[in-house]
Amino acid sequence: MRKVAESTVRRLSLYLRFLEEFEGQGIETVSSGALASRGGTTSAQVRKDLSFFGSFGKRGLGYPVPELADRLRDILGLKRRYRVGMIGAGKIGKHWNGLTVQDIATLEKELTRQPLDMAVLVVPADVAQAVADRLTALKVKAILNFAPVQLSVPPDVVVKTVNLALELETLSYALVNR
Amino acid sequence: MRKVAESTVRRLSLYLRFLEEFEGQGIETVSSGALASRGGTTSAQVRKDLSFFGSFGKRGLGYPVPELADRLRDILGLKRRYRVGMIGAGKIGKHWNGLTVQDIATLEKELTRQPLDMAVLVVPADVAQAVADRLTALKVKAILNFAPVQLSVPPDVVVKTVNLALELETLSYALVNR
DNA sequence: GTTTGTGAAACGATTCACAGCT
DNA sequence: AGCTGTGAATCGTTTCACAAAC
Repeated sequence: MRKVAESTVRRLSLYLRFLEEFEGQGIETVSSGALASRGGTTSAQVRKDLSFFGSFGKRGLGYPVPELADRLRDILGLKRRYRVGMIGAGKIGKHWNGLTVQDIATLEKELTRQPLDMAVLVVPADVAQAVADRLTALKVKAILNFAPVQLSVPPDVVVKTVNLALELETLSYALVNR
Repeated sequence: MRKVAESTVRRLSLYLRFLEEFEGQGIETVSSGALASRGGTTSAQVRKDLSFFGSFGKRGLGYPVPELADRLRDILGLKRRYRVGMIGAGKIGKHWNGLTVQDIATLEKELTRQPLDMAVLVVPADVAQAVADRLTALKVKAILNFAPVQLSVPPDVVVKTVNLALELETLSYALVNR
């Protein structure tokens, strides 16, 4: 498949959210314009985004809501289940949603028993790389990183960093620059 | 000032982080190349980013670390202090960093007594818009929104939305598309 | 010799505009 | 008549490349 821009993938995820809402309301078809207004973009953008993956709509009519939602789930890889673990949040022993927070010392034991596909990393910056190394050694293939550092990982591992300080600083910039 | 791209502002924030590290190590000058390698970008990108705001470097030498850091703090609006509140996280009455979590019912009372410049919104999606309305009525000028909804706010208020489900879905996409 | 600052070139993403279906 | 799908045009961002400064 031709390379699809990250911004396109992010919008697909938004479209899916809206389609699921429409699905819940029993709406059967939706136009690119309706999807666009819901997501703060344009109808041309919606059509272009979808056209990267095929043509799902009917001219004169729009897109069939359940089918398009299903295709988007497929494209985004949401048909399969992921084993996701969160590392670094909570106090050891605390219970949460039927899960118990384990000591990081048991990481290798736990992940060997029950491997993870993805990890959400919420550890302090100074240990983030070390923990990431342990995770990738344990075959974790995706990391959502909240530590304010650039992680270096093997090429087959995908990392997305969310840096809260940075987000606040862009707000600060926006405030001082009208 | 000419319009500066959001991506540029985000990188400035990263550069500042690195400069502060260099500052701590007593390093006095840094080249665009050194800043670039630290932040996963290119030297030309660093120079272009900085050139939007002036020329801070010395040819043949690089950039003076403390001066550039100071200028970046200035550009990003970090010389002033912001009153920042977090709405929706924690259990009422809990103490955290010397603060006590208050009932949302007291929002108007608290923010009238002690106004906020920014709010971090961590409330469920279905009440996010209503809380945002209350915040903007209370003169909050920037919102970092973690609810998976597009907030609509007055034109003088700046909103940045961080959508964790969406970030996980882009990881999912990356995993299934090698 | 090294490194900045910056126009120009290349690249990438968005918007336009319209032919083609329904 | 309405709306999609898509090349072409536009717009914005990144990279190149080099003259100027040290």
